[in-house]
Amino acid sequence: MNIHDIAKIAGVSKSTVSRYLNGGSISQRTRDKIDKVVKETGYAPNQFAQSLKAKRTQMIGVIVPRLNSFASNETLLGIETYLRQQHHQTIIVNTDLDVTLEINALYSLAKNKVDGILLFATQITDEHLKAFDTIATPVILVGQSYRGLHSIVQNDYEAGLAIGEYFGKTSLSRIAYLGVGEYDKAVGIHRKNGVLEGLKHFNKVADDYETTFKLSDAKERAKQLLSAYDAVICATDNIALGVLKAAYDLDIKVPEQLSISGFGGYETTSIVTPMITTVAFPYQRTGKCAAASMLALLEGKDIPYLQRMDFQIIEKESVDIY
Amino acid sequence: MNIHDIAKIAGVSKSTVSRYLNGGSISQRTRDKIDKVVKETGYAPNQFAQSLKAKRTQMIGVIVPRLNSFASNETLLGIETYLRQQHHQTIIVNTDLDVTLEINALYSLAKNKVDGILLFATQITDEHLKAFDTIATPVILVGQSYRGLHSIVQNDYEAGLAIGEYFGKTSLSRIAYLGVGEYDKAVGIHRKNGVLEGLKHFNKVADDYETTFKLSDAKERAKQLLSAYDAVICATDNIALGVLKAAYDLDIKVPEQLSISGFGGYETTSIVTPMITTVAFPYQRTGKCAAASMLALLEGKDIPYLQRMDFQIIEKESVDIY
DNA sequence: CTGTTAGCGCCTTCAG
DNA sequence: CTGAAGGCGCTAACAG
Repeated sequence: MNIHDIAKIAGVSKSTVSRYLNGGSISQRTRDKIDKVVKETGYAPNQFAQSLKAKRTQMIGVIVPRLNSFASNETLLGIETYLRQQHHQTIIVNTDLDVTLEINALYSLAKNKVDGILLFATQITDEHLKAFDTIATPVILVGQSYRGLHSIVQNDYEAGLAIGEYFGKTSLSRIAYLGVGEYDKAVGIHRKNGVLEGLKHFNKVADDYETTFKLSDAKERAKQLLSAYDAVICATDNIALGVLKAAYDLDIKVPEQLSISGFGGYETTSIVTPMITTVAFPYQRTGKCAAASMLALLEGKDIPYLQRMDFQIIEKESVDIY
Repeated sequence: MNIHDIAKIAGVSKSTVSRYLNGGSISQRTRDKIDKVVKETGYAPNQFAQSLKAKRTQMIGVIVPRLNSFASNETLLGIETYLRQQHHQTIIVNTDLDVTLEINALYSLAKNKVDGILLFATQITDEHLKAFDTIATPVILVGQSYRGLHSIVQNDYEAGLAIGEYFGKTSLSRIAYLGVGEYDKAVGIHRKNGVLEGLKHFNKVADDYETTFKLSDAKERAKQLLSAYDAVICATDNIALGVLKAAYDLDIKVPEQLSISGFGGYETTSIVTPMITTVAFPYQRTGKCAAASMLALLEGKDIPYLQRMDFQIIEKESVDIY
């Protein structure tokens, strides 16, 4: 069942049907005729034939480093929801934190002629830049920023600052910061700098330790140093949960003997008892914003190169996000 | 840069290049020539032009009811990983638990000419059956089974049985089962029946209550009935977490005064303290199995109509999944 | 407002 | 083994 068949049945020409499909000017009578035939046959135009001409596929590619992280999934939810409403398809590619796969995904999505690519970046290498250059597909970075590329990021520095000041105001003085490597600019640098600066406003300092994004790594790292502190500020909620488990294993009471905080606003931090203070990032809205920015870009509109989302401190015991 | 350009540069005809691309018989010399040009230009054939003829798109559609559930995400991870390895793209459509959107998604993916559809079903209505019939695209059900349709499910009944017997063996006697509606056959019926049967083997019974999949609903429901029981078997881990929070609010000690169990093997249940006994379903493997079954189906291979995954009981405090 | 006519980029007979 | 020619389903001028 193709445009030709419909045209024949309706007694008009292919191009008239095409116009019908694409909102060209058509008399009410022929419109009704075609309408009827389309309804009866359940005809739907072949997307590939359409794409072949139109060069627009209504597909947006999304490259995510992992598919089992709260942040990714929530952001993805925001993206998919918005795109679906705007009649676009979401193609996802998971890279399992493998940079090579990430580069491949860029080329492969471009070859699939997606209209645009949303890249949940961790770091931007020369290979990335080369890929952006080679493929003619517009790319928007999510979660990291890079000069000259469209980026949507969490307000890591300000969020860090807020948490830093939050702890600054308390009477706690032996403070550790448990962060991640600086290869991740957003989390490893901006977030940390914010925290340290915030503490500084209250004439406090934190000892600076490093771990990975994995809960188990954080837990092991924490075990070595927990006894020396009465507060641990963690770079992510996941790390904070690792610290919490470590405290539990070492029989250190939270929050009586140790205060813990994270970043992210993961569901879990509100479930664990005691609750952990955290900064909630608006991941779903971030996703929506990214998707909307992409569609705007594709329509030739100007969008700012850097967009920062807002955030919110969730103090322990003060809210239940359900 | 299209097949014509390549042909011109290589000094051969379009059809020769086409054969080169599709493994037709070609002399070594011309193959080398074309090879060189393709490498130099970075030419990649237009997928849409290909699909227009070939009718195979190397794309698999996945319809999920939610994008913020551990089970969905893990299964999705399994699917995406496998498909990527097999050089297929994953298109996801989230339906937000809306049946109408689910039906739409079926038609829309078919129109997008995906090679196959993996449907995370909750219920199968007449509209579903009609859609399956109308679209010529193969569909595999994930998580629910339906007579005459290819399905991959968790072994809900046996898992329920195992948990039932697990509690049967204990000295606990005042037992509640907190489940979901029977519209969900897998969880609402099979899982429950298993539990009740397992308890029966030890001459025990459970009072049967109903809630939704939402943690907050479960929490509220639990508050009303917790005081009367010393064990609550929950249909999902999410529900179990709701019950745990309710117990916390009511100052009921877990596990001293109340035992709680769930189904799913969510990360969270191993983080909360005390840990909750749960049945771990192999979601990632389920996803991989679903994807592999689909590709097998598309190659014309025979696959069983019903495939059941295995499961594993995780007793509280006995493991740390990290 | 409508029909005719070229392609879009690729694949696939069919000759040579 | 290779080239020419037609067509996949649709869109976009260009005439009427």
